[in-house]
Amino acid sequence: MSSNGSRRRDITVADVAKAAQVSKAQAARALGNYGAVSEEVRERVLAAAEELSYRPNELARSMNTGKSHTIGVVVGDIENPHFGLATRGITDTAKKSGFNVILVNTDEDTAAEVDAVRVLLDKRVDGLIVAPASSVETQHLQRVHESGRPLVLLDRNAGQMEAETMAVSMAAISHESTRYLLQSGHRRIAFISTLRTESPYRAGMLLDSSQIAERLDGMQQAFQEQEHSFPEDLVRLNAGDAESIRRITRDVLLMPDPATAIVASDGLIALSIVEAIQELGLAIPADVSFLMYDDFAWTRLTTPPLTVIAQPVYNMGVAAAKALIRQIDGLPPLTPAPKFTATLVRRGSVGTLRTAETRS
Amino acid sequence: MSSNGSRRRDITVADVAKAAQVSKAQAARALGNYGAVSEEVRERVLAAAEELSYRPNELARSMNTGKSHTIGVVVGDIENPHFGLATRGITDTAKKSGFNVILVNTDEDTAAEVDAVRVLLDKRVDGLIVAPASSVETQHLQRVHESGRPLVLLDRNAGQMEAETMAVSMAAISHESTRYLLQSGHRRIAFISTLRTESPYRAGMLLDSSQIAERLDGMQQAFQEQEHSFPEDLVRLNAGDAESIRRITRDVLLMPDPATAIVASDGLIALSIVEAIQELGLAIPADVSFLMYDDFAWTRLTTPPLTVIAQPVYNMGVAAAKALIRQIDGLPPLTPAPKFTATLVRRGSVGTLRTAETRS
DNA sequence: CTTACGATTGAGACCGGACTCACATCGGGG
DNA sequence: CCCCGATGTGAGTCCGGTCTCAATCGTAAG
Repeated sequence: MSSNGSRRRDITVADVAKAAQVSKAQAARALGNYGAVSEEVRERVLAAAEELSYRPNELARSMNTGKSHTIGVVVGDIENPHFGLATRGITDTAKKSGFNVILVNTDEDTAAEVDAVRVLLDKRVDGLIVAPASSVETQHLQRVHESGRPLVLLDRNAGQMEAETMAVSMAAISHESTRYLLQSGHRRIAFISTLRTESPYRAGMLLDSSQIAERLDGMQQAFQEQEHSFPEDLVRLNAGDAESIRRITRDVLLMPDPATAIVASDGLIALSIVEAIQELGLAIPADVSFLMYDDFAWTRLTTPPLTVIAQPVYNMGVAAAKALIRQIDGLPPLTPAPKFTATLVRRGSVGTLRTAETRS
Repeated sequence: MSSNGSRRRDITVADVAKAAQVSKAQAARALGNYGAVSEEVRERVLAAAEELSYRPNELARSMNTGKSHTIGVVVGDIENPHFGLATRGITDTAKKSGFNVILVNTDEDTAAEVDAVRVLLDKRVDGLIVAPASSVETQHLQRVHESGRPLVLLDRNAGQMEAETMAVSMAAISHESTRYLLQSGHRRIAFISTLRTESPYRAGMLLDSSQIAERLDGMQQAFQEQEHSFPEDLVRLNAGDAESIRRITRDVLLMPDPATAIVASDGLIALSIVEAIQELGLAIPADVSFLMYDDFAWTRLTTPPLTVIAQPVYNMGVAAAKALIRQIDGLPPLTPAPKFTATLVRRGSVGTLRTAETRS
């Protein structure tokens, strides 16, 4: 009945107006639900629209309202469940307020991020949520923020930018968990991360990631408080693919004065590390203790279940979206700003080290 | 220097034209790289654009080119790594061809899916990739396809639609893995899925999901070939949240004639099932055998490592995006259509059942 | 019976680009 | 020296909506 007219062009207000025998302006008013329209005309227009199965062109609408009802989300890697969950929080919240989400993956590459931000701006998104690949190269984000376009940072902060940021403070939890490891007798604690740097880690070097920097600060502080020297040589960055992670793991476990505990920087890297440990025939926690960031469901299934640092990732996504939408609506930021804290979930992968050198 | 003029309105071609002292048309030609423009004018315009830091309004551009360089992706749940990976495949591929991705989550709800498709169409996406929540209620997708808008189905097919579909054929792998379980002595094989149905499972009922239907067909066929009767009572659908999954797991394992093997329909559900098994104090595979769909990295870390059915999810995402882009470019579909096959990865979670009733 | 004011309505401008068309301009061939 | 096609250029239209503005209509007040 009504599904004819599948010619070429889409149906426009003008078509509906003609069918309803009113002016384009009246039809637009009736359809867009603004201005004054008599009941009779409204009904006639709506009926015609229905008959022609008219659908408004949101692009055209955005053109002169200036609002696209779309927000851009830029993350390093959606494949990582950490971001998967955060993205879920964002999309759920955005949808509730009538916003759509354009998702861009940067592979943690700043150049890609710069590009992504530009493209999204060109598409006139109403605002941006970015998990910055770098906490140092942030001029592009700075520009966005200064231009007044709504922007919320997620998961990591960027240099000295005053943009709203939804991230957990890593220093405290890192400090807490390191102290826990120290109290369990560990001194040789390795920290393995995918963070790309130009040179191997040395104390005090400027790190691209505020997250990692905070974590290392927290570790160092804990070591210092307990008057132990921080094992700089066990901080391993640039852990890329699974193979390089395995190599690094073997390295820190087989070196002369090996690590007795390993901290994995995220859930993805953790998989390869645990696998490498198993391949070496070592037992957790008897031979090596293990601690990881991110509390994924599978960490409860291993034997023993893994001790993790849980982060409220979904909630951060929700908060980021909410904050962004407030900005878009011209509302002031929520005060006080929401705080997110990570918690140490002690399961079974951290063991007590009796003497300094237990393993033969 | 150049970053002044952060007033209100964005810079447009008209502004650039004025600055370069040429007509709007010439400026547009120089910037859009079309038509004939003298070298001198081109340089003048480009310089002015740079100076004003002009950025084209993609919305306006889309308006009269009809192309938005954006594709819509509709999935049930991005939080599920299965879709996370597929999405990654899609975005990676889309980006290479200059397309952006608008991602919508439906929570496997058809109404939400209908809505998502409508919204994306209103936004004039160039094409759609949909993982249909239902293989039965597909009129909305049918309409999209008939309207000629590029559409590719992912992961599941939808009724009798002739739209291009990138999915693994489930019947074969289900048949193969069921035969494997049967050969290992299992007769009481449970199949647990989140698929929502109005009534409990009974043989031959019409299922909303082609995927699940195929899997059950494969199982039944295997049972039939070996002349064993298919344990209908162990097909459990409507497994919703973690708690209900646990309940179902306990149920099939504690009933009078309990299941000796459980097949989990996806990686998310698998987590809760394994957890429930562990809570019951049962060992895999000594007490219960376990098999799951989706080969996630963590399945290698459990003790024992889990036997899984691996699906080429990333590649399906890539293929879906490629196929969609071909459609958008007006090219015919690749022939032969890419085939995706799942493989049974035998690790350690399926054991041999000596006698019919080993457990006391 | 005239006037005023609010509700309706249509014409047309406008958003920011792409693109059509008519009008130069210029150089080479006849 | 004139004609013709190729190249440059500007004016103006169009895409599909929103929105301003002036005109029209109805009717209650004076």
